[in-house]
Amino acid sequence: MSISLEKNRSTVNTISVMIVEDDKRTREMHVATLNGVEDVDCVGAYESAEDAFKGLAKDIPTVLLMDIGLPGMSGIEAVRKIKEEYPTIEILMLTVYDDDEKIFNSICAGASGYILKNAKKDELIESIRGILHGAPMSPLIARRLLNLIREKTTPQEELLTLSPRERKILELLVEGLSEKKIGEKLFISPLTVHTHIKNIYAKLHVHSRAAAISKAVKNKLL
Amino acid sequence: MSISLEKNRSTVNTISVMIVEDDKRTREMHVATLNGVEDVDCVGAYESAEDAFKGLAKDIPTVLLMDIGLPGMSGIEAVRKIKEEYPTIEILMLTVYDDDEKIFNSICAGASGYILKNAKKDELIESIRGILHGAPMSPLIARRLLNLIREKTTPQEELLTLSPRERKILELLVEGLSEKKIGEKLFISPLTVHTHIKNIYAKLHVHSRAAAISKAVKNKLL
DNA sequence: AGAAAAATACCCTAATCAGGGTATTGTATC
DNA sequence: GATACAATACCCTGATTAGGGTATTTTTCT
Repeated sequence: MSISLEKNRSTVNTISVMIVEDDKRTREMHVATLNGVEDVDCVGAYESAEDAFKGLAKDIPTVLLMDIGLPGMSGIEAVRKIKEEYPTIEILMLTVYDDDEKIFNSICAGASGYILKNAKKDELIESIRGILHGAPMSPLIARRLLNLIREKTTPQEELLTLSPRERKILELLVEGLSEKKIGEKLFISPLTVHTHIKNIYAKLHVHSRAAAISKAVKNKLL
Repeated sequence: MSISLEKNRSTVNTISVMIVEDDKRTREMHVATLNGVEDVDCVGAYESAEDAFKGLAKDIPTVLLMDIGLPGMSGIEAVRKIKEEYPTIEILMLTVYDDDEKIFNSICAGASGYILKNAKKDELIESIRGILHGAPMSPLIARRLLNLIREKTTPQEELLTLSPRERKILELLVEGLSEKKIGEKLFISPLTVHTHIKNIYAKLHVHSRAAAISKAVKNKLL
């Protein structure tokens, strides 16, 4: 009976975890932490994304702990590839730096959660359990993510100094129209369009259509 | 002694809350809930954003509960204006619908958190306390937000058909570099760059740099 | 080893753009 | 009624781009 119970624990209710982390000490510490928990099973510990791919061919874990700053293929790149091939794996990013930009990019790449490397044992285990129950990040990180989204979607000053006509023309530039087409669309001379565009460049401090468009799209998104 | 303790509670540690919600029943229910908690003080309950602005001229609450679907000025619009004038107020959005797009837009407008209208009493109180301690949303909503970000930033099919070199060149186009500059940067002939760009246009089904850039930026942001 | 994909390089021409001007008209705002 | 700004229109020139080719080398995958 006790055997069947034991078997149950390790096959049915066990969370299998794989870790990818280049720093040996950190890696081994986490492996020890994981194996110290009854219903968690560490099925692999690798020092690079490349090695992890080999490991994934054998074992597909429930949760993958991924260092964000790996040598060779970066953790973010790795997430993208792993999620493509094994979309069901929940990926939890590990990092020493709490770099907002990296949090954001990891999430875009497909990471489900995020935890600081210096997290305590309990926090690590709780994050792993949390990710499986829809709680993908610590409250603090959630707050930072909100701020980041807000920044990324707030138009900048520069765009606000444009006159209504200039904004309209910039909008059409973004759609990919030529000066001639814009003139036709707005019933004005292409030469006038040209003048407006020159003024737009001056206000946005750019010297090419390309730069103007990417600035416009990046700064108001949506 | 007990008096000074009481005073402490209601002036130093009290969380002042204002609510803006057009549905009378819901509004009064929440007011009752709030006033049922010792260290929470409801300083105003309004049925429209316009009324709330008048209220804000008198009392500035710590936390503002804002219905997302108000008649007149929408909750999202209201958040934008309120945050502009009173940036320290923490705003918690209330809604019956769990509309991903609205969550996202509220956050962009400046909301710090989000709670469903049918939340239980305890959940409401916990969300209010949570927002003040950096926990801006329920785990479930955090998860949905992640998915939403991912969707919004996932490149489309077309961008994925580009070769690595083509992607790199597109990236430099987005930065506003000319063909010549790109050639210099990548140590290849500008003629080669030209060839790559032609291939990029073909794959993206566009016929101008402008269209390519706006497609690139819109489809992967960043 | 051989096929396929990617990256490289070049030629050509018409079209478009960038940036430097100047100038007129209407509409606010003070 | 003066000043400021937005919108309109034009001239000019050199630089850049778009789109049509062809062709070789390198990488990658089988």
